[in-house]
Amino acid sequence: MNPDDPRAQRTRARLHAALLDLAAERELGSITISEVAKRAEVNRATVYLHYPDVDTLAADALEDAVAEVARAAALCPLDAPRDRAPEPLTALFAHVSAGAARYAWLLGSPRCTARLRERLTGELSARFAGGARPPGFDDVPPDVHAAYLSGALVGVIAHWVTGPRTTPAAELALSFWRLFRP
Amino acid sequence: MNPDDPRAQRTRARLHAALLDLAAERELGSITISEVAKRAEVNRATVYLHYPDVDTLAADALEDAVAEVARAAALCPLDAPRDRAPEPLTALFAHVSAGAARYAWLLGSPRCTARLRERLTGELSARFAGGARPPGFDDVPPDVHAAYLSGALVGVIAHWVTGPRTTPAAELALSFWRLFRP
DNA sequence: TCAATTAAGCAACATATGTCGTATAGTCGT
DNA sequence: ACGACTATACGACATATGTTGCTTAATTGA
Repeated sequence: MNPDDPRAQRTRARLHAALLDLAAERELGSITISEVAKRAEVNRATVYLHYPDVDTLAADALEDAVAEVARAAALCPLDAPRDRAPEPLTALFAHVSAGAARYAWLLGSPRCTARLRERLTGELSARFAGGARPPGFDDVPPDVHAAYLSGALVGVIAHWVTGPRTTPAAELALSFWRLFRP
Repeated sequence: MNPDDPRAQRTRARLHAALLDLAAERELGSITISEVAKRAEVNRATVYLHYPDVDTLAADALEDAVAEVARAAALCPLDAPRDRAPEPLTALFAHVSAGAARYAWLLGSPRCTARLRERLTGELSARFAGGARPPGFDDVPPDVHAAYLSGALVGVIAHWVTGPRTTPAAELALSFWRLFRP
């Protein structure tokens, strides 16, 4: 299967649209491959040529959202003062907060959060390997550091979106930043 | 369904044993409810009286392992020196490392890691609310702090067990501790 | 000990899953 | 424009899922 084939790209695009469409209506766990295939007007067997299961499809459909989070995280200046969260981080939490209605289920789905965490770890690893690291941790391997922070970020977001969500996004961003910058 | 009924307890115990048995042979994702039911010598329909899906069953079957991790994490003295990880933390990573063959798949399964993270967050929240908190973060809500650290721990462990696992457990524990105690 | 309660067994169902082989039709290089 | 290639459609299959109604048997309380 050549993923660059225009036919394959079209099919994937239709599957993404169908899944996001369905996810906006019901919870992710109840969405079946058959349904997605039907709504996308794609043969069910064809779906398996692209994705092994719904969650992988969902993760791919959300690639944009995931990339957005990863990008925002990677953009944060590491030397911002402790009592003032950098703008990209605040924007990230605001983004999640605002888009919660649309894809809060992303963070509620274990598989999607796992995927997000992996993405973040990769992104931060690359950034850390490039030399841009929080100071004072030169005695820790970059990938462990990246895994640590990715886990922490995803953990805080997941805890927040699955909870009552009383804390305002900006406040949560500040708390996270304070934990990040002791 | 009364979970305290001795018949129910027996059934659950058999399901747990069967699942752990199967998980030791193959990866979790490929294990079906039908199989578990057959090996446990329990009617398939009965399984649904106890668990909605395999992952929930797995999470319950692993309650002991999860509790062990949560307990170890909660036991760590928070004032240990930065260049020497506390014994419970080292033991925890060694435990995971040693038991990897048996239930490394726990950390490879998104749903199980999510469950583990939730457990840890709860455990740490309770502990932090009780006053025992890492110093210097009084301006951060305890539950956010707990979510942050739980995510970080699970993130590092998941990154480690799903990777080549070259770093020795003790070294990883030290790295984690250094990140924890700046 | 006996009767009420209820977990588990059992059979059957509609639907979903994953995987075939084959046919159709869209894509690309010449 | 034509032929090789291949993604998709289609139908069919064995199996898995989730649920239901009914029966059997274990537990509990009087």
